[in-house]
Amino acid sequence: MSGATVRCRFAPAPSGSLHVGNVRSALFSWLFARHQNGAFVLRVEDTDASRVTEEAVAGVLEDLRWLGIDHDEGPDVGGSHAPYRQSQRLDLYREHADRLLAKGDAYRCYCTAEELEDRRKAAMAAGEAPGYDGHCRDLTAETIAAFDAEGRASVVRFRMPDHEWVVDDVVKGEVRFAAGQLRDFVLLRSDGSPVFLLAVAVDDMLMGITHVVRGDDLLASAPRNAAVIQALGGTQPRYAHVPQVLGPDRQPLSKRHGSTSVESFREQGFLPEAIVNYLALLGWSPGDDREVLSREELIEAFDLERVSSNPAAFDTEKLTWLNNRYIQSLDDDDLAARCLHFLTEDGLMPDPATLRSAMPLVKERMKTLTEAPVLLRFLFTDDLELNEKAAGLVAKAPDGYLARAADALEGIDPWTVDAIAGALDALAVGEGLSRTKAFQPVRAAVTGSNVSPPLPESLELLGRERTLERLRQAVVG
RNA sequence: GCCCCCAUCGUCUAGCGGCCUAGGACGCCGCCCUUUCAAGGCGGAAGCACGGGUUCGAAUCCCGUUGGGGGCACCA
Repeated sequence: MSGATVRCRFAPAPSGSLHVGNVRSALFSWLFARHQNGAFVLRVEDTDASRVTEEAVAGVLEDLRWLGIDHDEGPDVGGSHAPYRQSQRLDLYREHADRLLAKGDAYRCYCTAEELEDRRKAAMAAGEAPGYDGHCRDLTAETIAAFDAEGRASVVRFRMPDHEWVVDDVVKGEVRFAAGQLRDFVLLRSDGSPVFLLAVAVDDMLMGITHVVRGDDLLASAPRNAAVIQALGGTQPRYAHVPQVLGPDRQPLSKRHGSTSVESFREQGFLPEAIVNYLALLGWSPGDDREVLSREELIEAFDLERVSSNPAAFDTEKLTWLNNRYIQSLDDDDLAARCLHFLTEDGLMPDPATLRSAMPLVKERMKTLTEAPVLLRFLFTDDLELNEKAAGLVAKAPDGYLARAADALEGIDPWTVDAIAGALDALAVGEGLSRTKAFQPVRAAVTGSNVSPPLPESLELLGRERTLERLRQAVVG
């Protein structure tokens, strides 16, 4: 890459927590910027100020921070093109609309909502396109004066040049929009507030954005953005429209697919590393067979040209698989720190040393962090309730078996995994039981569950006293 | 209605005219390992939407059909 530095942006409408489809767009934009050693700008699209709360903005910032998608410029860190919130740039939009008006690239439209609606319906009925018909494009000075005199409200409309537009999209290729296909659109509403099409064009131009990476639902607005920038004498960015992320039903991902927000995945115990890796693979591949790629490897390998142009369905199963892979790869301290939140959430107060020692036992068994409390509960509370299968195992154990197990374990001197395993094996042989038959009742009585980490290791961590107590308690109970 | 985008196993994808009897991954099935559950190892089933061209040769190029999605707002 030579010449101008690449500048990419992510411009979310603050919604509390981002949904994974938006994150995927942000990720591609960010990966491209980082790969090119360019800048990544965060811009908040909050022109619809009524719906936007500070919390929603904070939520977006937090999601990105958690995912590790960092920005060089933005509302929280400032930058040379501040401000980064559209609600603070309203004067800029009006100013540029005025310039367009003055140059004749925009005009005042006095059509009322009812008039527009009527003509739209008429056009539809006549089998024509329903867009704006250019009614006010060339009003005479007299008509304008008359409208103004009667105090009629007006919007500012962009005069879309009447020729074919070609968007040379990085992922879609050359997309052509025939002359007449793109109608004159509103820049400023009658109350003077800017419409998205104007704000985005002005911001991308003023902020020196070189590559606009966004969802392909915005493909048709690219020529409009480009036309405004051209009329304003600015440099057009390169566009890259990435396909929508679909739900399992092949419909674009939306609220009705349930929990699709970053926040909810976080609460479900997914790691940011796994989410980033998974999303990167959704619609892009490095071109070889690699599936597990670190952040650095993604940046190194990423290329917008390789982004697939067909929409991809979100598959939680594969995300889950990746999540387990990442859990396995974390070191014990790191993993313990991440599990802590889920344990305390569950009312447990783990001892740090024990928690850390338990990590090797559970890391390949956890698909998500929410499984930490179910796997480790027996270590951090004595208030155990046997689950149904465990109760059955205890009940079906031979007469006096658990008591004999307690006796066998009682005399072990160094209370170590090997010694415990040896004692349990000897017990099994003495009872004439298979290991499975011999271990399961003990597991059930001690962990409260028919499923647990390996038994000797679990008992070692639990300690002799608590182990014996549970075995004897189970006999009585 | 008009315009645009898209089309390889169930899912994510590799493939950019011959290397393809279509490769990998998740999931699924079987076997192995095994104290439960996982993890791991090995093996298996499973796909080029359809129809025309172009070409010596097509998953790859062109056209059409079908199917899906998006747009045509004083929403973003």
